[in-house]
Amino acid sequence: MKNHIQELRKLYKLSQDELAKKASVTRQTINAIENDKYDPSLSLAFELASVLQVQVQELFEYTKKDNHNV
Amino acid sequence: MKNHIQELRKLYKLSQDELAKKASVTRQTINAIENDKYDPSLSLAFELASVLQVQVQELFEYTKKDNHNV
DNA sequence: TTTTTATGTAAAATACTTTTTACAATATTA
DNA sequence: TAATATTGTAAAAAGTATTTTACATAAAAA
Repeated sequence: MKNHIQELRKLYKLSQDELAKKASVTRQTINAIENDKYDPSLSLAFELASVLQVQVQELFEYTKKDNHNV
Repeated sequence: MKNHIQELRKLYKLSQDELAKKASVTRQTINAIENDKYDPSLSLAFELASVLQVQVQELFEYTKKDNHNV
């Protein structure tokens, strides 16, 4: 899963901490997601998309897991 | 978070187990999500949207978190 | 009616997400 | 340069998602 959070955050000239506060999480959470430590929960993904004024699928790019059984 | 999984699953005449297999999860996971026991992870949300041929934000309706303890 | 399929549910285990606290390194500003 | 703001990181704890196994019930099909 790739995301465009840092890119959009910088577009709005927000620090990780400012974005975190707008999304009601800690700056460590934003930092971890920007640095691909883990993916956000679905509701945080929606919240971030809302704050950054994009659709969820514009903020995140899903790269399919290889389904060797389908 | 509301979702339209059951509605779309039935449209395609899939059982929970069939949808589960297409999304590479167990039928208990599909059942729990349909019955609002918890929300899927972001990547499962994308996978389900892909299988059900809709955009993530069409499959899920984000209702701002109710912070029951704030 | 009997068999099979589909759904609901539950507990334990494992994995993942988020918070809290804390320290270090970098970048920016005074 | 010195002070401040920003970012990276880490460990422990708490919360959430998913699997596995298992049983019960309901619905559909034979």
